[in-house]
Formats: sequence, C-alpha cells, structure tokens
Amino acid sequence: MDKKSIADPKGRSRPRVKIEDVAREANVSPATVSRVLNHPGIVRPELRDKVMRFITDLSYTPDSAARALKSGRMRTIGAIVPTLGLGIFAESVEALQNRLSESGYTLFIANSQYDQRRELQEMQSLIERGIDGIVLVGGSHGRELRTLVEQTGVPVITTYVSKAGGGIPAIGIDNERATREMTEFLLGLGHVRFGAIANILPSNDRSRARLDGIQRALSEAGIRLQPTQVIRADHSLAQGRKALRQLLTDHPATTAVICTTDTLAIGAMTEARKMGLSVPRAVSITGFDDVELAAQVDPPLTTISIPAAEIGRGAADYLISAIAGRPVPKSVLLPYRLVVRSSTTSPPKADRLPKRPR
Amino acid sequence: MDKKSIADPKGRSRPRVKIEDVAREANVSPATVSRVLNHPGIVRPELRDKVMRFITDLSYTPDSAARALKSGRMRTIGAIVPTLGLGIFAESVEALQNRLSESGYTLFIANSQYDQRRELQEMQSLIERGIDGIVLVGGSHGRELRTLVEQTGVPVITTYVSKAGGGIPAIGIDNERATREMTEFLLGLGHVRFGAIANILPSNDRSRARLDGIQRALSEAGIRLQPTQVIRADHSLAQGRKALRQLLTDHPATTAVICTTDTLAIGAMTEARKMGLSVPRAVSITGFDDVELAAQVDPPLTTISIPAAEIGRGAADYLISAIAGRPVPKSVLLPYRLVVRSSTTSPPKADRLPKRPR
DNA sequence: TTGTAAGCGTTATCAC
DNA sequence: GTGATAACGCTTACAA
Repeated sequence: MDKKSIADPKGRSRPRVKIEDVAREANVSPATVSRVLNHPGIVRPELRDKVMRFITDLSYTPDSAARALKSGRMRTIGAIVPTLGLGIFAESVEALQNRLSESGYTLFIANSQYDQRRELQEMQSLIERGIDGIVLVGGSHGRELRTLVEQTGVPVITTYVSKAGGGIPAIGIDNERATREMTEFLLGLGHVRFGAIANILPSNDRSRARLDGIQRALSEAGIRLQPTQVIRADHSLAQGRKALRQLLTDHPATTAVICTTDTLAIGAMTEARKMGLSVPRAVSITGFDDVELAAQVDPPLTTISIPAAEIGRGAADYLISAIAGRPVPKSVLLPYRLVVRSSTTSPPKADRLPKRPR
Repeated sequence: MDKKSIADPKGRSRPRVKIEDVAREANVSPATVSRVLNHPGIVRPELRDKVMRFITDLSYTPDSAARALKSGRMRTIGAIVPTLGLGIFAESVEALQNRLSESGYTLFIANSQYDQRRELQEMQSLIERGIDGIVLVGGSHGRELRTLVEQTGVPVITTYVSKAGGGIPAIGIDNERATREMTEFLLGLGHVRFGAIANILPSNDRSRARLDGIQRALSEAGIRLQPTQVIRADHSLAQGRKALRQLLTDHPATTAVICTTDTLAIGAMTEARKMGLSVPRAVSITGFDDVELAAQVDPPLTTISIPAAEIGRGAADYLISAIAGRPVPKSVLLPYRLVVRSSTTSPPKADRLPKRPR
C-alpha cells in the first residue's frame, strides 16, 4: 500500500518526490514546474534555471501515469513482429528501439507467431494500453485489424513491404521486384530449369510476393514453373533441406533453386552437398535477406540484402511524425541490393539448351 | 485536442467510453463497475453478470493510465537484453512475453548492446515509466545499477546465470560447470592440446564463467592453458574464423578447440575446413547454446544446450510472484545438457601421448 | 452488497 | 510571466 515509494538505504520507504515538492522547495507553483518541463520557452530564464536546479537536486521525475492520464499520450510505441527469432527482424527492432528512445518513446514488443488472430489480440491489448503508435510487419492483416485501426485512429505503419492493403502506410522494399531481378540474373547466367522453395503462409505476404516475382520473371522468359517445382516449406534450415531433396527427386535436372529466405537456402545448400551435388557447379542456389551467415557459409550465398536497420529507423520516424501531427509520406520504398556471391554460376554446359530428358 | 477519442466509421470522433458510461447504462455506480472488473468475487452474481453485459456491449476498456495512476501498478515488465540479434535471447524473450501476456502484463524491451552505461540508462528510463519488474541478463551490472535497484525496490531478476552479485536473484544455468563438463568430456576422449575461443567483455559474465570452467577442468587434469591458447573474439562468425586461424597458427598441434558460443564454434569450423583440417578428425571443436544451426552444420556441432524458453518463463513467473508479494526463491538453477554430435572425436593417435613437437 | 466521494500527480485554462 | 484551479478516469475507504 505504500504506493510509489522509494526504499531508502535503511529499508524505510519515503514517498516519491512529486511536482508539488519541487514547487514548494523552489518557491513557485506546481504549474511553473510543469511549464519548465513542458514549455521551457515560456518561462523566464532565471526562474527556469532555478527550478531546473531543484528538479535535479531532488531528482524529480514526472509520474508517467499521471502525465499520460492528463495528456492522453503514453509516449509509447508498440511493435508486433511474427517472431523475434529471426535476426532480420531483431535488427529492425533494435534500430526502431534505439531511434524511439532518442525521442523519449519506449517500445512495447509483441510477437504474433505468424498468426493473424494473435496479431489482432496483441494489437487490441496494445491499444487498450493507450499506445501512441504501432509497427506491424507485412501487409496482410485481416479485416478486423484494419477496422480496428480505422476506428481507433492509432497511427500504424507496416514494414518490409512496399505497400499494404487497407490504406495502411508501408516502409520497406519491393519484394517482388527483388526476386524478379534475382531470377533475371539466373536467366542471364543461362539457367532454364528452375525450382523454388518458399515459406508460404497466409500471413506472410513477403514470401508470396517473392514467389510471384520468380514466376513472373520466368513466365516473361517463356518458362512456366510447374506446381511440383515450387516447394512450400516452414521457415527453418531443416525444412530447407527437406524441400531441396524433394525438389531434386522430382526434378533431377534442376540447375537453379531460388529460395525466399536465406535460412531455406542455407538448408538447401547443406542438403545438396549431402546428396553429392556441388554448389554452384551442379546447382545454383539463392537466398533472400542477407543474414550474417549468408556471407560465411561455404560457398557464400548469393542473396538479396535488405536494409533492416533503415526500415526500423524509418518506422520510428514515421510514427513520431504522425503522432505529432506532422505530414507523413504515404509509404516509403527502400532499395534492396542483389549480392552476388559464389553459390551461383552458369549451369553445366549440357543443360544450357533446353534439351528435355525423356 | 480530442484526447482519447475514437474515430467512428464516418470519420467523426466520439469520446472514449468510460466507467461512468457503463455505470449509467447499467444503473449502478462506477464503483460497482470497478469492482466487477477488479474484485468480481465481492459483487452479487446477477448484478455482476448484468454489468459484464454492458461492459462488453459498450466494449468498454479501462484507461490504463488512470488505472496506473490510482493503483500504482503499471502492469508492465521491462527486459534489458544485450542484443536481440542472438536467437538464444530472442527465444527467452518470446517465452517471457508469452507468459506475461497470459497474466495481463505487457513487456517493454530494451537492448544494452553489451554496454553497462546503456543498461543503466535504459533501467532508469524504465523505472521512470513506473515499470513493475525488470528482467536482466547476466550477473555483472555495475554498482550504480545495483544501488538503483535497492533504492527503488523494483523487483529484478537476472537470467542465464546461476548467481548474480549484489543480492539480485538469478535464473539460469551454471555456466562454469557446463564447460567444465565439456572439457572433461574432451579430456576423456584423450585430448591434451587445447585451445579456447571466448567472447570476453566486462559485461559478459557468462562467457567469463565458461572460460573459467574450461581452465579449471584443465588445471585439474594438470594442463595449463597458456595465454596464447585463449583467443578473445567478438561474438560473430567472422571473429570465430579469425580466432581459429590465429590459434592454429600459434599452436598447430592443437587437437581440441572449445568455444564459448556456437557462433564462434561454427565460424571456427568453417575456417578449419578452409585450412584443410578435417573436423573432427584433425581437430575437435565444441560450442555453447545449441542454436538451431548447430545441429544443421556439417559436421553437426557438439555443444551445450540451454533451456532458453524455460528461463524466460521462469523469469516471468518469478516477477509476477514478487510483484504480488508472494514468496520467491533466492535463485533458480536450471539444467543444461551436453549434446554430443559429430564435431568431436578422439585426437589423432600420434597426439594422444603428450609428445611435444620441436 | 452497493453507493458516495476523495483523491492519485499531472497539465492546461483561466485570471492576475 | 506566473499562480490558482479544474479536470483526466479510475480505485478504494467509508458510509449507508
């Protein structure tokens, strides 16, 4: 019951110092102390300095609950990511958090486990907590979430994609364009027998877009990917391995395998080697994300590098502006980068001309 | 200025529904509504149900700021981790978050970048926000942080270690014992020429303890590790590679390399292969953490598996109990597990007997 | 068991 | 430019 007290060195607890205490010591009104803190410009410099001294002397810190109650702002941002276990999300979240704390905001983090129902729940819980803004990942979110956003008017931004449904602004890359470029790169190398490994989930529109990019580039080149040339997999190394084995069992002539994430690609490379296939000589493999490991595996992985930290910072800046009522862009398109390493090369000579094996 | 309002479908904004609105509709006093929410047991069942109906009908949600102001509890926990980029932390944090949200708590996450000053700053900022409890990683935290904890009386628990300084309770494993066991395992295999790769930082007592365990087991076996047999490295694959190269350049006869994390070990394995050394035939390499990748690399890595999710859940349970004033354990020791895979074997015959090369 | 009313610590609208 | 004062929405003695 000794609400908001501070235990002093001897264990006794004294009450938290409040604005009134500072006011009394400094011989001013609480209102002035509040002004010193919130609108320093409108108070006489000498008085302001004096008050400031007492604030630091008494080590007064405003009660955030009272402040929030009065002002309606919690100075708090929420982020809902599919999982923290992916280095790529972690990097954005760290950048987001760092940028926010520079501006006096604190970050709530929730994870949805790639489940739209959980995402909605977490969103509701954040809104109930009076969150000032929300960061989401990807553009597929279900109608309920979108109406929740509209009804509450909370500023929301979605990340890793270049556009999201329902008028939600986005910051990220053009996933489809990126894999299209990757595919064109492989086509340029002379590949004609492709396979794709994708972690498709209803809530994962990044992967969906990446797969679309592959198929689009291929069909523009007159190549149609059969259903069995596209393997769905959960996002893990083990699934990447399994997917590659299945793909090469069904289509042994495949010379290029495009994966929608590095994790899948690295799993696929491991399995290829285990099957006695040299990468890239027998089969070229590509990833997406450019995680730390991608450059370190053997052979180093050809992949798409995405500006994860920049996405986090950009999301922070967007929300801070939106909350302050400043004008904000509809969405922000960031550049990705095709990083060519050693997991890709031209196909074995015999395969360069489409010579269908019987 | 339309504080806490909700934009209705047409864009007009109506005020947030509050406890008084529910009370009026239900023909009861605000106090009753509050009681229904906070102490359902003490209100007559029929009345309670009736009020509940209005609460859901009006979709009333208590204002958390007002609630916090009045009750002194924010229903919020903070976690300060060195970095989110490590899968092993991410796993604990997710488990922590999931357990907390089951109990109506929300999680603030901050990252310290392995910097004690930043950790202190984040801690202060969390405390100013009226956080109810804090999760830390590791046991080395600087005096200032410890006095802050004592003075404010905020419940704190530290994770991944079995004991922390300054009377802060801990939940985790015995890092030193784990590497001692690992070292004894390698000794049992017949190794006598060891090397260690450790990511030592002042703030990282886990690594310190792990290194101590190695040295202790070795010295009990009559083997002394020379300074050049212990390579310090930052925590990255690239540094693991570099460290291995240096170690084997200075001590080419080394047959066993113990690393304090899987990341370092995997980097070391990559480099060993590049140097033309077979793992484990020429050199055995071990890790620590048992990340997903450890089982997937070639050869699969012998390592120590730590119960990351359990640490997260345990930390949540601890804090929830502590906040509720229930009795809590001084600290919790969790079991680790030595996972023997294929990156370790007996040393080449010639090396089994300590036969010093000139 | 339920209602009344007094704050919780702050900010903002008034006067001065 | 500064000082009273009235909320902000809720919880909890205390009274009924």
